[in-house]
Amino acid sequence: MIRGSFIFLDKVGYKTERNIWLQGIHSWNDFLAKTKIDGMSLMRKRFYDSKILKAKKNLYNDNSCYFTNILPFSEQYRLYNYFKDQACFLDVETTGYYGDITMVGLYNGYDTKTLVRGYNLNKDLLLQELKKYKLIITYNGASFDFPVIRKYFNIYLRQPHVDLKIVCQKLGLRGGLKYIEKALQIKRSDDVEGMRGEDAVYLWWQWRTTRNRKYLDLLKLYNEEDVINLKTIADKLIPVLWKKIKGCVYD
DNA sequence: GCTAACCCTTCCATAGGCGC
DNA sequence: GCGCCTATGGAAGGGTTAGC
Repeated sequence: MIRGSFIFLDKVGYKTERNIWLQGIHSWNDFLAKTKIDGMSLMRKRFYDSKILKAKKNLYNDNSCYFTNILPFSEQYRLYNYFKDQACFLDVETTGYYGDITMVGLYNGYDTKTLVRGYNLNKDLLLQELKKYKLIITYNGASFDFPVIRKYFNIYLRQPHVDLKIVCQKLGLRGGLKYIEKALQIKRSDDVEGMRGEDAVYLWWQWRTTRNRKYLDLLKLYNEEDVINLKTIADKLIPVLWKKIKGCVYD
């Protein structure tokens, strides 16, 4: 996926990338093996060769951060296949819109980890956890989770970030996370079925005022299912989107 | 080598969507 | 309700190609 991408090159947009694919060039190695590419001067080709070699080197060194700034934000999903085993699915719960963070859920594809305010949620631990990963995946995280983390903890993440809302929108799936889950027939457990973000706020206040553990456990379950479902969505939709983008070559 | 035409990217402004 | 993103459309500018 990433090794068949050229959109990170200067002055290369969707049309130029498509033009490259149309010439039978589907990987960085294909590009480097060609001496001439239609629509591209030799000087430019040589310039792009050096950029591709640099990208190859960084990819093989697992330096995902190299791609954070050179790949357009909406195209960072192209890193998913390569870094999926080193990716973290993240979801933040708060006391309301841009309120205080109450919970941060993390999922690495095997285990979930929940950081809870008043227990184990602090800047150092969150940073320590996030540093383990090469790629962060959220739903609408670009507009919510990341700004909230920045505001609350002053943490600026360097890893590339895949916002699944953008992946969904590119596939014509518009709506919130719960709508997407329904569309993909992803089931939730009975205890949290039908719950929405506002309910998470309610559960937190119930827990704070009553100290009844069942409210906190339910909120944790809701958050865990959020992050686990992010992986299911990513696994289902990202290959479909890539196929769709590449498919345009054969239109 | 120069020039014009074409193509494509970038930039800007605006509107709308989504998280809790 | 806030913050950030995408989508869209138009204008401007740069790169490439083709013709002379």
